[in-house]
Amino acid sequence: MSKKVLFLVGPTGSGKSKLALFLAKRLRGEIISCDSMQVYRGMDVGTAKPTPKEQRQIPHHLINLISPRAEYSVFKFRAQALQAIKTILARKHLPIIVGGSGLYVKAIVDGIAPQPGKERSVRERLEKTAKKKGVSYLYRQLEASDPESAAKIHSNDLRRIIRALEIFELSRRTKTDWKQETKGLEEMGVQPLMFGLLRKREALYRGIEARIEAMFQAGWVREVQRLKRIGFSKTARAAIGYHEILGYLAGTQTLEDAKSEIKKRTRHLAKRQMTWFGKDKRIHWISVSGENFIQHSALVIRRHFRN
RNA sequence: GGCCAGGUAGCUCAGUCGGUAGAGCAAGGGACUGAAAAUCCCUGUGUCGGCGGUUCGAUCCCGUCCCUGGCCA
Repeated sequence: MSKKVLFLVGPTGSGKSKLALFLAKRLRGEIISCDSMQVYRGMDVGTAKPTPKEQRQIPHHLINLISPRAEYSVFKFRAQALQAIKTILARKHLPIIVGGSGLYVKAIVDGIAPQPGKERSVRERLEKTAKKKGVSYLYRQLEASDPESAAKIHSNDLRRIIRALEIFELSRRTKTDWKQETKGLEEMGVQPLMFGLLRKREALYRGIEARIEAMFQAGWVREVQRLKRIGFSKTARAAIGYHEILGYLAGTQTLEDAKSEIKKRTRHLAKRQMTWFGKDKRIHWISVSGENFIQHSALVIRRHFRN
């Protein structure tokens, strides 16, 4: 019998964190955050990070790793997450991986190819070329060097085109080629048990809006003010809200506009998350409604656990 | 009360020199292997304010009424 690892996924505001805390207390678990933005120190309110009190109750991993000035990537995340899983298993505790960053979840479960990482100079050069000669010029290059990837990447998706070209240039091997070397959790003798929290669209959106209002009540603007002095890296900058609040602080946008922009982006995010997780056949879905969804979900999860 | 400008997709607005209409945003669906809370793709029938008139044909012209905003009283 292999070792088990629990996954809790779903869109923002579906109640993952609360449930995770509840389960961790009862299953001798430790929580691994699977969230691309909670890794930044100081970005607390806006990323709905577990509170210090919650962090004291149960060990939390993969949060507050780096300065918002630093860049991050899935690759780093996966390495650190695997390390955390090992540590927790060694303690005979249950790793509970909680989060809504689909790619990060996938990187843990299915692994990520050992292809070359990003190379600033290459990227910058390709970006310049795209500006000068157009995206289609790069796309044609990709069709020539890695037709298989080109077929999967849309001709307008500049980021993916550049990444695929970057991999080929750095290794002379194709992205598809690298992909074959991907190793997931199963190959490491660990069995992932995945659960997804599902809420009715309307209720989810209402909850999201309420949560954002609560974040402002909790001092989100003050947090951004503080962080402003430190600065944001390219990857940290992408977090919802920080950019908008910075705009408000600079006087280019009203607070109301910032809020509605944040709500909108969060709704979009939730939708994309549902699309991402929705196609993963391994996930057992638990519908979340009413007040005591936690007890209900915990019951469902425990039942699966025994088999 | 008078004059002017408007009333077109959930919102902001284009447009049709008369042949029943389109963008952005929203919304919905989808893709996703080192920026992923990112990036990208697909989906647009709506009494073109109401009623009359002119016309083979009106959302577009004319009349009238209603509504909104501005200016003048």
